[in-house]
Amino acid sequence: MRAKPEQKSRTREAILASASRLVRERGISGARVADVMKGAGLTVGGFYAHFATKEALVDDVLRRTAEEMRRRLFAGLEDRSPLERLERILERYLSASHRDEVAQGCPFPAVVGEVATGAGEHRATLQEVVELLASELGEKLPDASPASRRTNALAVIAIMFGGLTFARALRGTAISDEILRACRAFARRGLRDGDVVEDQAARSATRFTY
Amino acid sequence: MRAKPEQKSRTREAILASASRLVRERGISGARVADVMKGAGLTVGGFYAHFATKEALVDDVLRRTAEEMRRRLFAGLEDRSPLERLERILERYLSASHRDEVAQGCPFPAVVGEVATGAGEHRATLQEVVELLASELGEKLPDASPASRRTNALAVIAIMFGGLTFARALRGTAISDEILRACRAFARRGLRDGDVVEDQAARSATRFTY
DNA sequence: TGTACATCAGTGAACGCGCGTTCACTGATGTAC
DNA sequence: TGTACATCAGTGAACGCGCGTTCACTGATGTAC
Repeated sequence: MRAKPEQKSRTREAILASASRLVRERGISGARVADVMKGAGLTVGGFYAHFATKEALVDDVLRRTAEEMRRRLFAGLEDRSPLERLERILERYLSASHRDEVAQGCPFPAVVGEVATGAGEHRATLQEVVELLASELGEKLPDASPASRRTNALAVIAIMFGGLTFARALRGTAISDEILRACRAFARRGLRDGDVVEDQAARSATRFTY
Repeated sequence: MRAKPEQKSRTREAILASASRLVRERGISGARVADVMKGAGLTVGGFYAHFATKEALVDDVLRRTAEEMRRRLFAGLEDRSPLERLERILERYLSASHRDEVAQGCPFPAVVGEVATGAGEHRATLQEVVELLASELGEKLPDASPASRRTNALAVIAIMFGGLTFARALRGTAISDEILRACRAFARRGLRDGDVVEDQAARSATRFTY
């Protein structure tokens, strides 16, 4: 059956939506091509009419889910003060609902570890979406200088990701809620107190060792 | 060939050492049983004389590598002030050498994401080692109250893990070093400024949504 | 001390299963006349 | 307008491969007499 052009792009959308759900729920290797297609109401073989490889699909999923996250995270914060904006972002990202609604949330917890241990397949795409998030988040921060905003944005991304990933890994245990709360409080405090002071390693270019 | 008892325990050690390396380098699913045995100078079939399943091996690896990390992270800090101790720990964990020497480093970047997306296989063991790390790290913090020390310890664990995992996933790119530096500075500042103030979500039990 | 037998750590092939990808085929839609 | 042919999205079985685990076997060591 040869479908109409607009039907084909609708099918592609359905595959991407199904994959976006599964990648976030089960990780890259856990999101099987056959399951992705089943989730879109199709069978395996048809996949390759829409994507060259699973790798290409995952790159698209990463860009799309990261953009969706940015939109949700930053929605409706226009007329707030920088500090209020930051508090809302932390509350949203480090919320119990975000921990529990995995399929619609941030893709990083399911993806960053696999990129770190993998052969570098999605590194470029991950870098791309991290840069976008860092610059959009940086714009919302209260710091004076752009350099300080970028530095703080990167640190806030790290603590948000770290807190959510641990909270998800330990879901169902008491410590899971504790971690979310601790990260919210810590990040909020860190940003309230003004610009970053670079540490000794940054100042002197000393290389510390583990 | 039936080996002497002490030979058997030496073989078990070799398997664990090989697995500890591979799990940290390639993640849980990336550490194949055949490769683990090869790394110990053995062949696949012999594995089951030492471990019931791969899952049991990974649980042992988690406990062992987490303990090794605690020892390295806290070594030689006895006669330092709490603030100095914390700075050393951050410098060690969030160092370029720790990012690059994956096989001897923290197991979390390779493991926490897989536990989060998995069916809960290693959740209990992960919780166990996180609790141990949180309580040992908490003892080293400058805060006045035990509750505040625990809260800060959990947040510091999250930012260290988040920063290192991103730095590893993005290794080779400029942003990787930036992330390590940003997390060091942010965490150091957050702890210098005294006890945590619980945020509104904690005070009022309001549930924020993503 | 020497001999026969039992034990069991380790070998390597095979099993069962699941994965990403390929491929011959189908049939609805588009195009040419 | 109607008819014949071409296209190609989607099907579902098959391919090739890699994984965790099993199993018959080996041979060095331990035990019994």
